[in-house]
Amino acid sequence: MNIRRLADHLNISIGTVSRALNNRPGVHPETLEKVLKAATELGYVANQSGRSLRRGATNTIGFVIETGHPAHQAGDQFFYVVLDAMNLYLAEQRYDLVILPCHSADDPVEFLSRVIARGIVDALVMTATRRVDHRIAQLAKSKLPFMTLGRSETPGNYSWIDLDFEGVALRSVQEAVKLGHRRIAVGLPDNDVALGYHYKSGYLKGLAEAGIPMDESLILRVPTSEMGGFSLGKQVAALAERPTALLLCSEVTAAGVYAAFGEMGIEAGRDISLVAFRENPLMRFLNPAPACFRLDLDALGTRLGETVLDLLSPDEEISRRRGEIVPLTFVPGRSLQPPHAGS
Amino acid sequence: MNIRRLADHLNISIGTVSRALNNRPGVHPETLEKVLKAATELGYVANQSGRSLRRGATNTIGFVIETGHPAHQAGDQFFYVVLDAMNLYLAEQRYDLVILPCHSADDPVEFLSRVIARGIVDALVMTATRRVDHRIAQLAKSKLPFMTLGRSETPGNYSWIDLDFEGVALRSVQEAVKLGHRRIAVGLPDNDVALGYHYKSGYLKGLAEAGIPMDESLILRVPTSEMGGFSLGKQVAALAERPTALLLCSEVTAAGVYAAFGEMGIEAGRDISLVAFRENPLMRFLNPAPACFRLDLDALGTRLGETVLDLLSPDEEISRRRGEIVPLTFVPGRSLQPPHAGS
DNA sequence: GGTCGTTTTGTAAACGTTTACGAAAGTTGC
DNA sequence: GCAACTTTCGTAAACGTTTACAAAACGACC
Repeated sequence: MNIRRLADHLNISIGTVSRALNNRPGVHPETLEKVLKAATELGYVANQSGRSLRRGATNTIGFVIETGHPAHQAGDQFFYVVLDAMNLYLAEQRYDLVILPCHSADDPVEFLSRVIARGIVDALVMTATRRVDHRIAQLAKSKLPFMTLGRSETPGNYSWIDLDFEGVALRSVQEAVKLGHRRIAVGLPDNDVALGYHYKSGYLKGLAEAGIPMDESLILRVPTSEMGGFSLGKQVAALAERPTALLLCSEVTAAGVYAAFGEMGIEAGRDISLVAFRENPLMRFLNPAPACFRLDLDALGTRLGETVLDLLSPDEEISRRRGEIVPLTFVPGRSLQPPHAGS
Repeated sequence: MNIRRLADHLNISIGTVSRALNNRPGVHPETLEKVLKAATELGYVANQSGRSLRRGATNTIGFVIETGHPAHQAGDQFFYVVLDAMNLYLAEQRYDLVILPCHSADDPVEFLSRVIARGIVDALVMTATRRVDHRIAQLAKSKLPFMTLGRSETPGNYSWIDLDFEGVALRSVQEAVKLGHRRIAVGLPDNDVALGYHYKSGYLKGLAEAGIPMDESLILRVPTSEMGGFSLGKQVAALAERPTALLLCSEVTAAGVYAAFGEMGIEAGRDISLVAFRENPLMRFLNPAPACFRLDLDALGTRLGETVLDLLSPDEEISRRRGEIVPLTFVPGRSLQPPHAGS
């Protein structure tokens, strides 16, 4: 079923049918209705290839994930919820969302070259940005509009949205200091993911505020995974002069830290205080409940949709590239308590 | 950069350029090389819309997920690993993989109508199949080849791959019985997901084998989530005549069960034995380690890729629809022990 | 060198849309 | 009833490919 068959069936020219289907002005209300009715009756939907070939646009937004190097958020439903909200918004604006998985054996830059050249999307959302990100450099050279979820220091004409890692770290330090902690350790990712830098910066700012000198031995780097968290827990407990608090920049490591603590008979809060990153459903099952930060995933998803479509606006003012930092709210938990005699 | 520009640049006709790029026979080796060289130099990649319009095929496989009702496996890296392996295989066969998220507010059947009619993929992989699945009925009416990850009772001309839920349940019962358990509870999903039926069937088979009469009160239905598992744990502990073992058809509920047990001072293995479903990295952090089943996610992903491409083969024998059940291997764990005095 | 067969290349149509343009039909005002 | 608009519609070109077909180039053979 193509547009010609539909037109013949109606004894109407193919041009008017197209106009009717696309809400173009200047088509008689009566014929408009006839066309729309016939289209749904015959189950006609415009062929995407034909349409995008002519239009030069696909009405599709691509969301790039790397299945080989899962983003730090992948541990739970993060993406499911965010993608759902984003998809919802895009659908309202008559855009489609597709997720483009770049597999582990593929070069991300080459992968993007293909995506760009083949023209399967009108704009891209990139995730798991690095501080120095070749993919961004690559996209910046192309004409394809894109945005990132996560900042990067690689320059380029793009919008971005990022969580307020710096603010979270700062607040974490402040909360710990408020309770009397002075010896505060931090677990950072061991790769170039941008969030690590921002988290560290907030951490340092917090220390400075409180007049606490930085101790390099309290800054630990581990993979962002349960295993990494496990290792982190062990390392922290083994430190010569054990810290009284530990801050985490990722929630997936929290489970590992708890497991390590459990093995060693260390109780979070009582022996070492803990502040995790993002609140998630799994945390309901960690005991004692970790102090953490709440993020509105729905709002984030919608915002991603809005931002990426803004890129495509013909209005210069709207399509101007911009950055946005999403705040998180502190959620107290029993894992954060005053440093006791125990430590 | 389109094929015409490339052809002009080479002073060659557009036809030969196309033939060269597509490895069609009858192009002089020398010009073949020239074309390929110029293509990479100028960064030419065929426009997907033009190509699929002409060819009637897109060389793309769609993987459908429902972000609103996440599949039971979504709790961990299941999809990441499976998709990665599948994508890798497809890439080797020069196919692209895109993930098509159907959002919560959308009707899955309408969603599929659009996907089908717009012709953006050559074949589909469906997930989270229901026992009675309207989507399958919908696809069966269309000409679009598809397969499912998970069986369904809805008929249609499609291939499927499913985990051996029945075998896992049977084996779980057998292992429990071997240790002396007679009062064995089971936690099933509370919706129409097909796996629930197969798991239950294996469970019943196991009971029959051991000559244990079925007790309806031991068959519990909860949502497939951490919360569901939590509720399950509470329910099981509160049963009048408490079971000595509990079997789970999903790993995400396991965490919840452990949490519930923890709150009540019940220790898995000592007080109530537990057999979880699929082994996953998170289980490393449950204590005592749950007995569970190992699945080769990589192999599964590759198999998905092979199966979906087989659908497209011109060879009748290869493209014949088929079903396949993937076995899992038992992994002992301290959560499964003989029923003690404690119970 | 002409004929024939083979290899290589060029030409043009086709895929399904959208849209610029002009033609037709309808409306208004005199 | 005709001119001057306005509204509505039909025609055809264009988007970037692939491919059937015909044309050209090439080699071999007599």
